[in-house]
Amino acid sequence: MTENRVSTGSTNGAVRVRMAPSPTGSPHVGLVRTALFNWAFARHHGGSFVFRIEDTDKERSTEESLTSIIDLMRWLGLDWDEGPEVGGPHAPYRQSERSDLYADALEKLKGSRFTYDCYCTTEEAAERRKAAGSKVQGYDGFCRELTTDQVAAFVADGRQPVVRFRMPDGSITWHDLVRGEVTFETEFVPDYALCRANGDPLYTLVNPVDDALMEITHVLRGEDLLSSTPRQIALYEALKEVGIATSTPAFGHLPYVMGEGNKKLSKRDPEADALGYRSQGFLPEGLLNYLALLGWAIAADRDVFSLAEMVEAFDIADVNPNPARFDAKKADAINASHMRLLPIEEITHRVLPFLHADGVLSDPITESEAQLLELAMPLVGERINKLTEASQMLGFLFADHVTYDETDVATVLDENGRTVVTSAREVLAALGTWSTADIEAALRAKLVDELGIKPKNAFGPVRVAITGRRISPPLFESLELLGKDESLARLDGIPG
RNA sequence: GCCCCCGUUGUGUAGUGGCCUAGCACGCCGCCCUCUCAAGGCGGUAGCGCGGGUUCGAAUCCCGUCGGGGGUACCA
Repeated sequence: MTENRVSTGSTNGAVRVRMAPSPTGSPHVGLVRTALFNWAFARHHGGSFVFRIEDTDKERSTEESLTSIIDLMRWLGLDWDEGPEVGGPHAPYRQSERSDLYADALEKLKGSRFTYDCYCTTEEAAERRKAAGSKVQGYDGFCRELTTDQVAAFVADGRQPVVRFRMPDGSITWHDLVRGEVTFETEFVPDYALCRANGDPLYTLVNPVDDALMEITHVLRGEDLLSSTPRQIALYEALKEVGIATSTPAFGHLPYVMGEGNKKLSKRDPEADALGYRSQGFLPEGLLNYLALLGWAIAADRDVFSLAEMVEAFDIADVNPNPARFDAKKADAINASHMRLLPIEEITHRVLPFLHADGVLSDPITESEAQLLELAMPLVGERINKLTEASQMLGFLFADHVTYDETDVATVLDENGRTVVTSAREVLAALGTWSTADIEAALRAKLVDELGIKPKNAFGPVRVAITGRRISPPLFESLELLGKDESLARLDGIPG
């Protein structure tokens, strides 16, 4: 038995990695994580990040999906050096536009000793597999050594062959960038089809051919492709001989992102939809930071970092091979940390689209709204963990009418609460200067000191009357921003 | 069935033979601060799947075992 100890990955020359999504459906967080690690690897090594579209499946691929993936990547800030919208020396970057390249590769391979024509139908092959028992997996090599007579008979029968790759004997070992040495005995890696009987190339051919043509040096992908690696490595030997590849890339198989239980995060899981994070009000840097934590750590005692810091520190060899469970709470917490890292002007800037979408602000924003927003944001900046939370916090300041939370009104504005509001109204109406400090002093003197009400019970009813909710920005500041007239009007107009 | 991968508190990780009576973060629980909610501060909870070795010494090395996952297509 021979051993093919393949030395993969070019040791000199620039690093070239790629992401190769299939534009089917809404992008998955797993795609984002894979993209991130590839991107970070490329940037760390000063290499190139290639974006290729694997849209050979015409049935399932959609333009809409592709657009959403591109938008997502732009939002995340993961830029690519070659690919859609930017072009590059290996264009086109859509597999659907590269058919002639695959036809050429197939033709060259057909003429080599690495493949053979296989006339078996899928059913015949499956039947023999079943009859042979459990030891045999995949295709059994039936057509490996067909005589000319047998071939003639199949052809006379009207059969169209598929081109099948002939796996070499022995074993294939490679150094996986995240898992270390991995070995497969090729007796367990069956010969496989490179194209359909109608000539359409399959993923098995197209993916390695594109990687070869695009001179990809490191293939970092999901661990679901681990077991197809030996046959790709074998294919590379053939591609080199027929002049399509110059070297075999290095491989690294990233762990899965898991959902509840021990299952891969499926498309049905709400956490799986990458686009959801944007609409939920996540910061791209927060999402990326969290995703990076799934299998990688920047340091033993730190888990909040910037993309730039990740690029600086990223080493694929440090990636942990075991599958990671997605934890929405931790994702929220990491995002929240990034929110607090942003200056208030930046949070304001990012929150704007959400305030427009929720109808809190006019679009475009008016002069007076802008002024009020600038004064109000410092009150809410530290209180929100996602961009979407700003609307609820700020809504009462910009609206003509308060939107009351029914539950809060019912529990806080009871008889006692109404009495408190009336007292508050009195003392505020008499106030000379309308400032946070004066408002607080007046309210405390009357409600807490004079009437002996606990601060919590004194200010709660006023808060609900003013903001409509029990949860709001600080009360006294809010009153100042709202203005005396509007504040008094709200204290007068409590519901019920 | 067969092949391959994986196995540190509830979750993500640090740990590559002694610095580990296992560190950090999230979560959870409690306390402090406090006009609500956050934030912040302090404290607590809980882990090396199991069994054998090797060694003066093992989460770290070896063997076995169990558990989980993936693959086993003219899908990608």
